[in-house]
Amino acid sequence: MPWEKSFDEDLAVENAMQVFWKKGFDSASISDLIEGTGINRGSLYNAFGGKQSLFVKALLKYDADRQAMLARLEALDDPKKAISAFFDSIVANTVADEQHKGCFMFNTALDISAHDNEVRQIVTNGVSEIEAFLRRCIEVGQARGDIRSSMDAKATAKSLLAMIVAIRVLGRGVFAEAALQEIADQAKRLIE
Amino acid sequence: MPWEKSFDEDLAVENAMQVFWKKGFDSASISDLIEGTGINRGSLYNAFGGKQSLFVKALLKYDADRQAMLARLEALDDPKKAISAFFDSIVANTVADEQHKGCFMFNTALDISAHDNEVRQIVTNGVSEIEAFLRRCIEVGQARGDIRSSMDAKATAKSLLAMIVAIRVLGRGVFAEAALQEIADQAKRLIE
DNA sequence: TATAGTTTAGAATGATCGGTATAGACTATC
DNA sequence: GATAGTCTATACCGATCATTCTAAACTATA
Repeated sequence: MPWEKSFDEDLAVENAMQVFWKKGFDSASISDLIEGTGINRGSLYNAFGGKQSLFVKALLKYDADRQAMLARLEALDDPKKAISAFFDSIVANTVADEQHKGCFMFNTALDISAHDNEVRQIVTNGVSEIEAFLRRCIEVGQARGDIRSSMDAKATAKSLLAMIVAIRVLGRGVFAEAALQEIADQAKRLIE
Repeated sequence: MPWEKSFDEDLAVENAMQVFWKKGFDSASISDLIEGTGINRGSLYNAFGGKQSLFVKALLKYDADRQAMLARLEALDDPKKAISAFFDSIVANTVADEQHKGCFMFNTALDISAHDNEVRQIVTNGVSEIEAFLRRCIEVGQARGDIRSSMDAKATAKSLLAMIVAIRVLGRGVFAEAALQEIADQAKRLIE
C-alpha cells in the first residue's frame, strides 16, 4: 500500500483563510492560495475540490474561532466585563493587524450578493450569534443587578452589534486607533 | 467643422456609478459598463480614460449627491429633526433598494486597500463630513436646548456614525427591515 | 525491489479581463 | 458634395483567471 496523506489539511485551511481574509474571494487567485498554503495545485484541487469549496471551509474555520472566543468570554461569568473585554479585544485585534484585514465575516457580509446561500447562511448565523451573545450578557447582567434593568436588552444588543460592525469596517483604513477606541468606549458607556 | 459631443457625460457617469455601486470595482467589467452606460467601448475610453478614472468620477458623483443631501438636512434648521430624518431616509433607502447595493462609499471603504490614495481620500473625507454633520447637529441642538447638554457631542457623533455604517453593511442581506429600523430607533434614542 | 497511491511541477485549456486599434457610419459645417 | 471629427461595431492584444491534465518524483507497504 502507498503512504498516507502527508500535509495538514487543517493548517492548509487556516492558511487559505488568511489569503481569503486578506484579499476577498474574487481577488484571491488560485496561485495566491497555492503560495499561501504551500500546497501544490493538483493536491489542492484533490483535497478541497475547488476555490468556492475551499472558501466555505475557510469561512467555517473563522466561524469556529469566533464561536470559541465568545464561549471563552461567556465563561468569564461576568457579563459586563465580558462585553467590555469583547470590545477591547476587537479594537486591539483591528489595530494590531498591519494588513487591515478587518473581520472576515463582515467583509463577506458586505459582499454577500456575490456568494451563494451556504455562505449567506454562515454569515447570517454568525452575526445572529454575536447579537444573541450580547443580549444574553445584558440580560444576565440585569438579573444580577450589574446593568440597569430599565434598559431594553434586545435593542441595546443591536446597538452594540452596530458598534462592532463600524469598528471593523472603519478600522480597515478610514479611522485610526483613537477613533476606534472612542466608538468602543461609547459602546461600554451604553451599558453603564 | 464637425459636430459636438453627442452623449451626456453626466448621465454616463451616473449610469457607471450604478454599475460600480452594484458590482464593486473589480467585479464590474468594461462590458458591464458599456452595457450600463449604453456608450461604445471606444467612446468610453476616449471620454473617461479608463476603468479606474471612470470609477473615481462615479465615486465623486456619489459624494456630491451625499453632500447635497446633508446640506438639505442642515437647511431644515432643526438639528434633532435633521438627525432623525437622516436615519429614516437611510433605512428607507436601504430597504427600498431591491438590489441591496448598500452605500457606495462604505462599500468602497471596506475594500479600501484595493484602491489608490485618491479614492482613499474621497472616502475618508466623506466619512469625516458625515461625522462632522452629526456633531454640528448635536452641538446646535444643545445650544438651543433641544438636546441634553450633558452629552459628549464628539463621541455621540461617532456612535451615530457607527449606527449608520452598521445599517448600511447589515442591510446588504444580513438584516431585514425591522432590525435595521431598530438600530435607527436606538440611534434616535441616543440623542433623547 | 516491485507496486500503488500521493506528491510535485508545470503545460494546456477555454474563458474573460482591461485596453487598443481599425474601419465604416454618421452629422454638422464649409 | 466635400471635409473633419465623433460615433458605432468589432477585431485584436497580452495577461490572467479557474480548472484539468500529464508525467515524473517520491514513499510506504508487500
